[in-house]
Amino acid sequence: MVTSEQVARRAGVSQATVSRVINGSKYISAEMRERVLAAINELGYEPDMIARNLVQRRSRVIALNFFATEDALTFAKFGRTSKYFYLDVLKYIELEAVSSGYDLLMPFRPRDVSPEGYVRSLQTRSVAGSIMLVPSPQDPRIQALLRAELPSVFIGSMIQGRAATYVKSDYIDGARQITEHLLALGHKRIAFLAGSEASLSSMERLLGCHQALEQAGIALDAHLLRHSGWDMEDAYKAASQLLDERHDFTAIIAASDVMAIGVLRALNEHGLHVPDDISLASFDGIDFGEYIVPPLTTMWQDREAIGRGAVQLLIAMIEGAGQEPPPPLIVPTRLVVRKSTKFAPS
Amino acid sequence: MVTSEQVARRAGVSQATVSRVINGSKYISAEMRERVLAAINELGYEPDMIARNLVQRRSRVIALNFFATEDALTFAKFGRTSKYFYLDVLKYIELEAVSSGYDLLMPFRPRDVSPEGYVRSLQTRSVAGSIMLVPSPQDPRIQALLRAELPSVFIGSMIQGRAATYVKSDYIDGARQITEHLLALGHKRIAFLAGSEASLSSMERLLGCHQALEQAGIALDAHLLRHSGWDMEDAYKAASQLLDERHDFTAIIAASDVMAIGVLRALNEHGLHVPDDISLASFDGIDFGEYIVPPLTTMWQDREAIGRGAVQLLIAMIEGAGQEPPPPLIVPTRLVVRKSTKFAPS
DNA sequence: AACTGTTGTGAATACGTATACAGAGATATT
DNA sequence: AATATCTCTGTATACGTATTCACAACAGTT
Repeated sequence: MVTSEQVARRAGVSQATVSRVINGSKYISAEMRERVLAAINELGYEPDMIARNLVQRRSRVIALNFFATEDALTFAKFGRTSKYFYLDVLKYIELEAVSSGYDLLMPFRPRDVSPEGYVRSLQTRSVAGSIMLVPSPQDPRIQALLRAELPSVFIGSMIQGRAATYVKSDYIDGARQITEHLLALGHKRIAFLAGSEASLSSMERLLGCHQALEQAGIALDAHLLRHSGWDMEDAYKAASQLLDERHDFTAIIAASDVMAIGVLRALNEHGLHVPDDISLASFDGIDFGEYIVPPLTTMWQDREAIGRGAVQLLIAMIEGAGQEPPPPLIVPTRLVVRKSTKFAPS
Repeated sequence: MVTSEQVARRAGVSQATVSRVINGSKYISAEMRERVLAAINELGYEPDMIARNLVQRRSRVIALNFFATEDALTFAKFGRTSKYFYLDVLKYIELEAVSSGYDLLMPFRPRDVSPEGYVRSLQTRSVAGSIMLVPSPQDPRIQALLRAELPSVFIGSMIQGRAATYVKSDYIDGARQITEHLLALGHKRIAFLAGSEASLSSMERLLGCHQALEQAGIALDAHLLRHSGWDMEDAYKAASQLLDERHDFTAIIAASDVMAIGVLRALNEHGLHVPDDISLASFDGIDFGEYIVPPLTTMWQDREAIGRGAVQLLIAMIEGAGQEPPPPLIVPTRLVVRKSTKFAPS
């Protein structure tokens, strides 16, 4: 590997001068700059990031973690659940990070590490900041991260700190929109298949649904509200059970498109046809939803705004160190009406 | 951040001794080791990776790149195409890397970088090796990578070098299996919807299909062979066109499950029912295939073997530097029969 | 002519670690 | 008893960069 020392010798200057040219110091004569740049080109020099990080004690590296479960792995924890959604978010995180000159790191974390150890492992890698996907606010590692004031952006969880903020979709408004859509189609008895009870996105979706119903003067029948896991399989089972017990409802809202696929299967097995017999709506807007039969009416989440927004907020914190963290970014959602919802049968 | 120097002072030893304890040197007395470990614990010391990388000129970091198109981004280039498949591979890459003590890095690559510049950007980050997903063998950056002899594993492309090997599914055998499955069900006129012509996996699948037909004494009707993009949309269009022209075939093989979804839609629109009117089989084994109606018969690829295998081969090369690279890993595939294939109508 | 301020450069140092080298003490070998 | 070998530890150095410090040259001001 060619070093700045070698460039300096070639150009007949000192190593410090090379460094200054690289970093665009203004106290440098045009002639020197020429000589050094020529030598850099001839030798194909590129500054060593590791040495630079060591001396500067900072880097342009963003750590990335998926935090839904106790193991802090990124890809590993994408079950069937929401991988189809979060993969798109990751795509825009990468695009934005890379175009801003940052590397993305998925750091090794030794087993049985303490919360402090987790944070130290980030610090010893000189990461500039971290992006966490749907962490639990109670996670002790998150608490340690906040204490250490390592710049962080949380996606899908409402966590804030002195160097931390968050990004999420406006689930409440989205759920309100989709419920209003069904109400406008004349549906009065609407079932709701929510995700796991502990989850923020599930609860907010439920809340928005409640609000819309209330405004329409309709009470949500507690027996039409079911919770299940985020899986197709879980949703399939929960929907089957609901249908075994009763089917006096004309529409059902599933908390995600993936769950809607399980619901669809359960409806099929019960001889119910979507949308003629029953309307089905869900959340996320994954691309399969457009292609299955019938194409799903869904509340579309703006992955690009979420992913790019997270990176932009993080970089703002990194580069404006010490200042107030930016306010959370709440991304609007959009109702996409396809073929799975229809006027209520009279 | 606490340094080895501070640990040394606390334990009343030299910094070198601390370093030796950390790295498990054998020339160290039990008593010293005790003292140092105690101090490490009290102070919560963790060695600085950046400094360590600098002095050792190597790291435990694996670079990860998705190389299907000219831009070398990882997530960014997952179109609708095969993201559902490669995401699973990434999951196992991460699991294996992390449990082996390696970080995963998606490095920033400046625009308009030369092939050599690309390799240098990896070197200046002290990456120990790289894993490339479906790169093109002609890509000049791949050639530069091979020349630099940075340990590399290629997934889905047959590229080898003095420090490079590859991992892929046995597409040929898989295609043979699935074709034989259809032949055994009595199908004689089988259409084949291949992926893009330039792609290795598409060509191998086609080859295996050919071989099985030949063995059965059946020639593949050139008009029943179509190429399309890997997308649902592309496959939908290609299948629609094929069906507009003729439908004297009783089975169709799509080059991926994602494409099969598009084909399914085209068949539906032509009033053809799967599997009663026509059998449909495909490749990959993505999880949606199990849930759609009808569940897809598919050639399942072993993502775990591919992902973990790639990391293991890479680490073997990294740690056995200078030796011969390990031979390529060809992962067997498995036929999963579900509901989309059935006896040919007589 | 003496001072100040500005601009440009090189020498020296620091970042935190691993390791080569040297030396001391203990043990084994002759 | 002398020497060679082994075990342990500390001192010093190197990795490649950014940056501080010192100093020189020069311009502008009194």
